Parts: sequence; structure tokens; C-alpha cells
Amino acid sequence: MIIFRYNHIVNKEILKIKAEVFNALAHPLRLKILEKLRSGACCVCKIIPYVGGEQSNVSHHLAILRKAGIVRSEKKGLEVWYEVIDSKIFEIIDIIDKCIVSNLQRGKTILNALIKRH
Amino acid sequence: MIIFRYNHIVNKEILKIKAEVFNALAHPLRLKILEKLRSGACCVCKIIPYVGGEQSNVSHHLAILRKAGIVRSEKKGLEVWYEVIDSKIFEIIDIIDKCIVSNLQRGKTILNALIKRH
DNA sequence: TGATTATATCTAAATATTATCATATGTCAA
DNA sequence: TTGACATATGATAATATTTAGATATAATCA
Repeated sequence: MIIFRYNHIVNKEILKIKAEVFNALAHPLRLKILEKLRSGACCVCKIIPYVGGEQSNVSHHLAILRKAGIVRSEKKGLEVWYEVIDSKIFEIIDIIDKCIVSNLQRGKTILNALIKRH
Repeated sequence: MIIFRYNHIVNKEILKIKAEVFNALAHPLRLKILEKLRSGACCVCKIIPYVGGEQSNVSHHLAILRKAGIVRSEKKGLEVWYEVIDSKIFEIIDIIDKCIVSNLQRGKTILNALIKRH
């Protein structure tokens, strides 16, 4: 099938999309937004005080998460409610958490070994 | 314990570290480097032709992965070998892959529904 | 020792991201 | 319709990232 000839282009494109998703996750404020959305859909008016920060700034970050396909929004009267599209995103965040913890533990072990030598 | 008073600072700091790890993953070239490292440790001289790009640029991206605690390097004679520290990072990449595929499928379904209406 | 090789670092220009402020949009209620 | 409210968008300045080229470092070999 002719489509296979385009595999390298498709792969490149997929790498780019993946990088864009990671990029959307690469900001403390956006991670905090997702932390809030972990317990379910939520109104922007609740997200703003939770994460702390300017209304327009939070709105910007929500737009970044939206464009990356991580969350979707829905208007309910005056309010806008956001929710995570695919909860697999939380698995990712949890794995990163574990990675960081074991990294810190490794650091601690090395530090202890160094201290004992003196 | 007094340490609990610092929880919010610690949380903030952890969010920042997490964001930094995601940031390290947020580039097609770095994802491609990790793709190469999935099969095990690898020399820079193999990574460069695999990912394609300037030597200095690849070296820079390797440094970013190193600083984020995702890979480590070891000198072997003239060569430098890199390897992934914690293979959980691949689980993350695989989950993102699945998310993207199901997102694309959802898009396709919606598109089909729209087409049928006309 | 000096040349060669592999990789890292520095520099600068181009580009992207972030935060803030100002303004626009859309919804409701009087 | 007008005004108030919740949220989004646009413009801008500050900052960070990316890339390529030039140079530096460190290991090996003649």
C-alpha cells in the first residue's frame, strides 16, 4: 500500500503531536489545573482561586490545555465548565510523580554514602 | 511536626519539578532520542545519525534530558554512552500515544457523523 | 608530544512562551 | 435594551528555548 511510503512523515508528525501534549503539561499552573480537575468537571470560577493567579492568565493556560486536546469546555449559563477528556492523563502524572520520588531517593542514598566517608 | 507547615511550598516545588520533566519530554528531537534509547544504552555517535541534526544541537538536547534526570551518561574511551535512568518514562510515552490515537479516532467519528448529515 | 576523534560548551540570532493589562464576547436579569 | 457578570482574546514586554556555527575539552593513538 502506497501509504507506507509516508510512514516517516507520519512518524515525524506523531512525534510533534506527542511533544505538543507534553508541552501542554510542562507548566506548574497547568498541572495544578489538572490536579483540580482530577475530581471531575469544574467551573472556571473555582479553578481560578484554586490555582491562584490572574483570570486572564488562567484562561490562557486553560486554552493551552484545550488546544492540546487534554481538556474540553462547556458553557453552562454564565459559567464555563472544564473537564479532562481522557483520564489516562492522570496515570501519566502519577508515573512522573513516582519517577521523581525514586530519583530523589537515589540522590539521598548517594548523599548518605558520601557523608559516611567523612 | 513543623515540616507540615512547609507542605504548600513543597507541593509548589514538586509541581515545578514535574513541569520540568514534562518540559524535557516536550520536543520531537528529544522524544526521538528516547525512542533510540528504548532498546538500551547507546553511544552519541549512533544517536546523532538516528535523530538527524547538528552534533551540537543533539548534544544540547541530551544535556536537557540529563538535567531533567531522564537519562544518564557514561564515558567509554572517546565515546559517551547514554541510557534512560527509569524505564517508567516509556510507559508515559506509550500512554500519550494511546491518548493521541483515541483522540484521532474520536475526531474521525465526529467527522464521519458530520459527513453523513450532508 | 602532537594530531585526531568524539562530545560538550559558548555565542548569537530567530523563535516561542509567559504574565499582565486592556478589551471583547456572550449570557442573564432587571 | 441596558448593565453586570464570567470568561476569552489580543497586544505587549520580559524571558526562555532552539538552532547553527565556532570553539573547547578530554581520550586515544602515532
